Amino acid sequence: MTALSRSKQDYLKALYALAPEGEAVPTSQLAAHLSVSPPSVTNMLGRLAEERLVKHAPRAGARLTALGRREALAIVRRHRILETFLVRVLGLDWSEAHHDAEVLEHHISDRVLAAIDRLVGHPHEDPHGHPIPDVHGRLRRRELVPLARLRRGDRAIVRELRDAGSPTGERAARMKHWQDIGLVPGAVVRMREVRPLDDVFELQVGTHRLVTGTEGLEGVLVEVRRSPSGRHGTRGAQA
Amino acid sequence: MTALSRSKQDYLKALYALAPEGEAVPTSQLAAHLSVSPPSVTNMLGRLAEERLVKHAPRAGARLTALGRREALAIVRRHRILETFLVRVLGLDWSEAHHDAEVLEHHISDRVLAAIDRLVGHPHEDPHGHPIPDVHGRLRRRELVPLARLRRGDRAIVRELRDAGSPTGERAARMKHWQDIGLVPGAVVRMREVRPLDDVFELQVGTHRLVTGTEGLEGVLVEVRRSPSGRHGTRGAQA
DNA sequence: GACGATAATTAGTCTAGGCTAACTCGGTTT
DNA sequence: AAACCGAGTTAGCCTAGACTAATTATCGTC
Repeated sequence: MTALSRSKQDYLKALYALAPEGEAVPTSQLAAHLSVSPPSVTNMLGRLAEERLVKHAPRAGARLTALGRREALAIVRRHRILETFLVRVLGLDWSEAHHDAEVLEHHISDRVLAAIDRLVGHPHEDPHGHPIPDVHGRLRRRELVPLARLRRGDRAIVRELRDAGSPTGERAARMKHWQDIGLVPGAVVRMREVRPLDDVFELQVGTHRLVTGTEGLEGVLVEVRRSPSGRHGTRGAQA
Repeated sequence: MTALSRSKQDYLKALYALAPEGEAVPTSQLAAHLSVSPPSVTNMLGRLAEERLVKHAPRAGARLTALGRREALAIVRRHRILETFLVRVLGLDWSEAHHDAEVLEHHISDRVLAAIDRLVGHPHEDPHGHPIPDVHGRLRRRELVPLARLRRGDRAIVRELRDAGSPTGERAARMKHWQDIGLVPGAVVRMREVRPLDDVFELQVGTHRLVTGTEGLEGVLVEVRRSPSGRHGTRGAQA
């Protein structure tokens, strides 16, 4: 039961990021996500399959086994606790913290992780609202909807700003922007206007008035507080 | 200027530990210290020599260059700051902290190190009193003498408990013992009796009375406070 | 049902960093 | 001076994990 190499951990994490529900992930997608060639992926999937961490159906992609999923969740847990620590205790800004956590998540021992977790108060969410799996790899279920799905008049609380796996420049800039205008977990927002035909949303975040398109809200998840007067219809998963 | 691999860092650190003044270290000694075969050492020394980190005179051992020494001191700095953090902030016990620092010293970024250093208050010494090099690799000089060199009646302040490079079970147990009886950096000790022929020392540490042989004091360095009444002769480096 | 495009796999290399076995050099003994 | 011994080096091999080039499956189209 030797610890997994850094590389193997990265593959498992990627697999989880690309298919949290355990769907099959194509080789090429994994290769792109990890910035590695497709043959390298095939090769590594073979080894991970031997260790029963993934199921690899040739030419039909790979999926995590229950064991692999546990490992992946353990890595996610380490990452998110570290990120929380780096931001809240050490005061790094988020994208710095993200990069450092990316490295440290592979090298931190259980006891140091436990101590850090205690230090930051056993958080259930990282600084961007991503849920932190518990020691058994359990994630608490949440009922979140994309901010862009709110309707006129709806109020909601921001719960999570997805970093979409690997935040590159583009993404980091947008997250920084959100932070600047106060669109952070816990913030209360109100949808003032929705013009579907123009793909325009006008919303209120604290004192800020924000006008965006769907794209500009990508990855912002909220918990809906039906408008007090509210009788706009039932909530459902309409496309 | 790619960062050095973990392995290379370990070789440089070992070289520094075995020859802090830059003396030549035999291949076999390095091999033993790193738990690696002699041919592996020869091989790695070749590569480090190409990078101008060491000077390797075939069959005459290796020594750090100025550049290599700088790298080694940077690693020592990381290690000691981390150890201080792990003990003082996270509350790990020393031997745990040591093991974790051994890993993390290779993976912590400058900015995280700086933040941790700030958090623990820019210490000049780690929890065992080892001096922490500054960012430029400078170590402050200290005038410490081995505790076993005190003479009857001398008082001194404990400044450093050497961990002798790689603290194995034996060593860790002794350090734990010292901690239990209050023989820690900052403690005041008084030599009550010295019986050279029996190799026996009796000393006072706080309320504890300690009786040991030379061996049992190996690696305890103190700063002498000549006994107030003191006129026992001049201090010198007598063998 | 054959044909191409595209994705995936196989085959073969490379580098880092280990290892063992065999050889060589330099100092000590006789 | 010759022989010897042990530390150090050379030679050759191994594994992890990447790569490129070449090959093969599969799927959608005609």
